[in-house]
Amino acid sequence: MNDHHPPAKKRATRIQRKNRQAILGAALEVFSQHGFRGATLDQIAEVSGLSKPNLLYYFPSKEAMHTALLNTLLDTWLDPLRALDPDGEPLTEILSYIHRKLDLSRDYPRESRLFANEILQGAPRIMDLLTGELKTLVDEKAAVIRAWSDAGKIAQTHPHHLLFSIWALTQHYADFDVQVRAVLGPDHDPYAEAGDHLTQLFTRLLAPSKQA
Amino acid sequence: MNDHHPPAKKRATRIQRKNRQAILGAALEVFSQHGFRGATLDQIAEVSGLSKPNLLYYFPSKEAMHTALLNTLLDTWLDPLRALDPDGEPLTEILSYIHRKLDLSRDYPRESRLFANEILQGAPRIMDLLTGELKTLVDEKAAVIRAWSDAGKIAQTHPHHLLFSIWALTQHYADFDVQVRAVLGPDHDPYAEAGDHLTQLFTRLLAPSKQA
DNA sequence: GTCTATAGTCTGATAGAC
DNA sequence: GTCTATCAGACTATAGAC
Repeated sequence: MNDHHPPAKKRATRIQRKNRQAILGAALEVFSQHGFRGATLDQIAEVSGLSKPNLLYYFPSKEAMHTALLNTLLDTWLDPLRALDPDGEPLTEILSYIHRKLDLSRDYPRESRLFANEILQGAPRIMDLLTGELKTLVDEKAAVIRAWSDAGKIAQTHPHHLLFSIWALTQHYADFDVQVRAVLGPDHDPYAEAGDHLTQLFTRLLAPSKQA
Repeated sequence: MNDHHPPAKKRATRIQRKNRQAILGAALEVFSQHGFRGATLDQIAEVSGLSKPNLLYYFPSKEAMHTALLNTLLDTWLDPLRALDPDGEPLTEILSYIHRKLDLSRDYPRESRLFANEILQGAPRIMDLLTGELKTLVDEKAAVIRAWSDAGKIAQTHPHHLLFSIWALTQHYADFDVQVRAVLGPDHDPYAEAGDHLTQLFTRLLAPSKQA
């Protein structure tokens, strides 16, 4: 019963934490670019600077690395939407949400691409979350937005598609980064320009109509 | 010199055309879901109903299948933007463009995901097209949009980011299809709702300000 | 804890019978 | 043209020395 392989969850040494982080960082790099099936342990080993068997000392399998990444990602991914305050000023709340999402794309583009890859592949590992936790959260916030519209504080929109629009527009700058930069050319700050553009776009969309 | 393997480009029989199409269809299915590296010839063979060696009778390599798909895709992918008419009515032209793009997402979602996969992977096979043909076309159409804005026919926007927004919003419904449907639940027609939503969004964004 | 060596499987591609 | 059989290399994962 010498079950010595898996590292103890508690009381990890400094080196263990450092190696775990190195592996997860390298795995994020490779998974986000090639997807789960396209990624190889050889690549992750090379990027992390560790040997291939050593990877499998810290994680029982390739799948386990991917799961670990997805879990930590999803934890923080929905925070901006959760923070949408029903008691706040409607337009301010929505614009804040948009900019928090855009900041996530700017600061964590690989995480965004990891998520995009998972969805493109049909979301085999997170379908439950999509139809469960995510749908519940979205339905709840959509109700908040609808209430704002009905009260005449913002224009009437389809709340679900408003949220889809925010996701699409903000994540695009991370997921299609190479295309954005290729088309813009040098001497551009995509995220700064996007921030202005999206503020303008949603301000005009949501301005309540004069016939209040 | 019995170079019998590659099928002659001209005068292909009916069966040859049918098999080629079956292979490309299967390859599109697999590549669009798993990306180039994640896709396997075994999968493509199974989906197409042909044997693995038979695949390689019609195409010299896995790479050749992928290239063939990308080329036919890119040919039609930019047509809607090319059709943007500088002499048309500005808002009508832009809304038509949006709906043509949305129709492409609805009718060719796998092609959209194939393109998304290629960009996510860093566009290794189409970087030249992005910085060349695509950038040229976008710069040209951005100038048209800027001229419309300067003439007061539509509101002032950042033309490049306006186009990015259109791409992001329309392609989102193909690329993130499973997420959209998971969140909406049944009894929804995502593309019909998206059509209305995007019309509203861009109509409000582009309405020229009163202070003409 | 980390390594070398390797087991066992899957991969893209080829050879050769029919 | 299409198949079975098969190659060499890459793949995930394990064994065992240190």
